[in-house]
Amino acid sequence: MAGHGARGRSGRRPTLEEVAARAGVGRGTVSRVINGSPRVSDATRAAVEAAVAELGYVPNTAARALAANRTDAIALVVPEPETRFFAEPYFSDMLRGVGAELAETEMQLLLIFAGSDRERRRLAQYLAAHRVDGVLLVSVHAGDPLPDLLAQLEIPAVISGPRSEDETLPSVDSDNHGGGRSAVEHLIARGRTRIVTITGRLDVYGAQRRAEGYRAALRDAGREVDEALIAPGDFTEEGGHRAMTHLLAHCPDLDAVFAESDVMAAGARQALREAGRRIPDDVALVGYDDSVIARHMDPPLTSVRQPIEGMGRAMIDLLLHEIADDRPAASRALDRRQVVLPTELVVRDSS
Amino acid sequence: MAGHGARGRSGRRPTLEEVAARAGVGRGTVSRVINGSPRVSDATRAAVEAAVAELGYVPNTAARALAANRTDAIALVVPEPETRFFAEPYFSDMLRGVGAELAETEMQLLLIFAGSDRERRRLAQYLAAHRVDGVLLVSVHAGDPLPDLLAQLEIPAVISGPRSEDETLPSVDSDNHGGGRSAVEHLIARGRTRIVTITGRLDVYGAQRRAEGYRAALRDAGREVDEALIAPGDFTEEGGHRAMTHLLAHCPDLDAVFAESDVMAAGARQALREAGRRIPDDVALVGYDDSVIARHMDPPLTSVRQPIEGMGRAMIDLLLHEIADDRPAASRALDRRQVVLPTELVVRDSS
DNA sequence: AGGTACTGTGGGAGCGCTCCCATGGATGAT
DNA sequence: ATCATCCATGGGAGCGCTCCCACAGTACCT
Repeated sequence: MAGHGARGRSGRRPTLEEVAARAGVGRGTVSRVINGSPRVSDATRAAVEAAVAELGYVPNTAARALAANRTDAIALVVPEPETRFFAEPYFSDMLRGVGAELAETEMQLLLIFAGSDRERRRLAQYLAAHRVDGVLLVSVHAGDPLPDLLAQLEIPAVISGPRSEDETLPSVDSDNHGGGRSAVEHLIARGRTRIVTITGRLDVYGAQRRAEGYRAALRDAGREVDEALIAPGDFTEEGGHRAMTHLLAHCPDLDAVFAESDVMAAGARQALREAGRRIPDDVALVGYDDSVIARHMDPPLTSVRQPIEGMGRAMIDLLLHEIADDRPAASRALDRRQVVLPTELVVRDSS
Repeated sequence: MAGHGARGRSGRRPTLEEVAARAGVGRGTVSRVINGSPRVSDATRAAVEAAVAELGYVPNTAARALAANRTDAIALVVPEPETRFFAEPYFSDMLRGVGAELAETEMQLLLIFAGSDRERRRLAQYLAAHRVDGVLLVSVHAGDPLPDLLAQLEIPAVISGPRSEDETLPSVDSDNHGGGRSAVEHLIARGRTRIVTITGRLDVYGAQRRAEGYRAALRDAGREVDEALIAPGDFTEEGGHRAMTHLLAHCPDLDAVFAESDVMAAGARQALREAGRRIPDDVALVGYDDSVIARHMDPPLTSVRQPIEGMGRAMIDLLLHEIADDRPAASRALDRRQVVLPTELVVRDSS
């Protein structure tokens, strides 16, 4: 596989210059062939390719990076401790999409965790050294200084889940609004009349959008939106339990719950059990994320699925464009690239 | 944090040369300071450090890599599909150890999956380009050509789990022999008399060692080793079930089972259940790996734990030495570095 | 006083590539 | 036949660093 021709134990790797000599052409021409420039005659190209094969030539990445001022590497930055990274299937799905899309290219993917302060300092140093051509940002919390740092260093970046309506970074997101709407439309179609919702942390933009989707679905069905039926959660199981308990107290005749994350749905389910409500007979329950717990819940939970792998692919797509785009950053900011991917409602027994 | 002094929107990063000019010294001196050479006077060092801070200087990695012929990066190569990587806590633990040990250094860790043929070709290309200073190999199967490729390219590497008694690569392993022995000694201490074992795939060196540990423990207790009590498994749940069924048929009076992996223990447990044997009353059961399933089994499984995080640390240790060691590979091969870490028996209700 | 040894320092050379300008031959228009 | 154009091609310059040799200065011996 590797180790053609004369090389092997020599230890020295052939250089462009040597390939050029062997092929009887100049250095520039070999470079053009290696980089797939069209400005090379077929005969010359063939000769160079033969020389490359004979010598087992492999370009020196460091030299290329130095001369061309690019690294051919991009980083997937995860501002979470590694533990969460492994625990949540979200990241693994995302990684699969990113990896698949990147396989087409010569780009190398780096996985960087920035959960602790120490790791974040390291990351800052790393970015300052421009060791990557671009950055993929996942699960960034509001107020995180990372996006600004990237902008200041003028490093192309794409964020998953815009931080607000007017996110300045190119972003990829699933259709939270549509997802929330589809959950509620489903409940309406099932004949439910008193539909409540448990929202996520409203400083997360996506959570707001889900809640707005809830409202939109009700309005479109000609129903009135009762703000008392909307309880804020915080994406945790306890939060879901608390919100559900609150809702049951203030609105005992509810017959459907849209929990805006599966984890909160698990908390809500517990609270409903404690209140003696049966699922789905007395109360229908719909979650969001279609995570593992959705499938394993009793009864299995209807949930809104996001196309996470597709989001990963889309992020790479955007980022590669961003990197290729060598216009000054100022004008680039004009065409805000925001990709929104559709969600899918996965109906199970809970509704 | 980043973006001191004049830099920021300029786009151009300061170079060594500029730092030198600013500090009123030569290029070489700045390089010495940056690289922590002791051959610099305190006054000069201070001046250079000030200039570095003022200019916000960050070394250019590509230039350094080119000039010094090193990359300051090492790769953790996982010859498995990503799915398994995320599924098995083994990798996550390993990664934690590796990351912790590496945090002390300037080294950058790359995670490379080589599950598919395509990925393997990519990896070969990657290694041929010498894009890393060293490689960490985990869960390598017998017959894998990767170790040879690394040897041929003269890339320092460390393997977790030697492939045989005379592994040529530096390796880190847990004490499989001692682990197997401790499991059986425990069963003996508990008063069990007819102890059987289900081995792993015997083409895996570690599996052989565990089985030998079983034999050693029996011999040391003055008991005779009956080869009929040893059934080969294959590390799968079905294999464990099959082996257990076989053992029950041929040795109905067995009162203890040492399954050489937790997964096989799960299979064995099922077979014991089907045969109406109670655990631990009729039959004691011990597994190996102390994986998640051990804790969650009914009854919770006694199991042999390997210090995986520690193994990760040890691998980095070995590898960094290997990299620092610039003696020719031939003489280096003489001092085979093999680290073996002790295991720990975690006793639960199954024994 | 001269010699030796060491220490801190400056700067040339060179790592292997890309970028770009210059060159020369082929092609087509006049 | 003449000139402008258009390739394909060669090779100089330079990317930012490390390595190493040379040199001045100081210290300590004869």
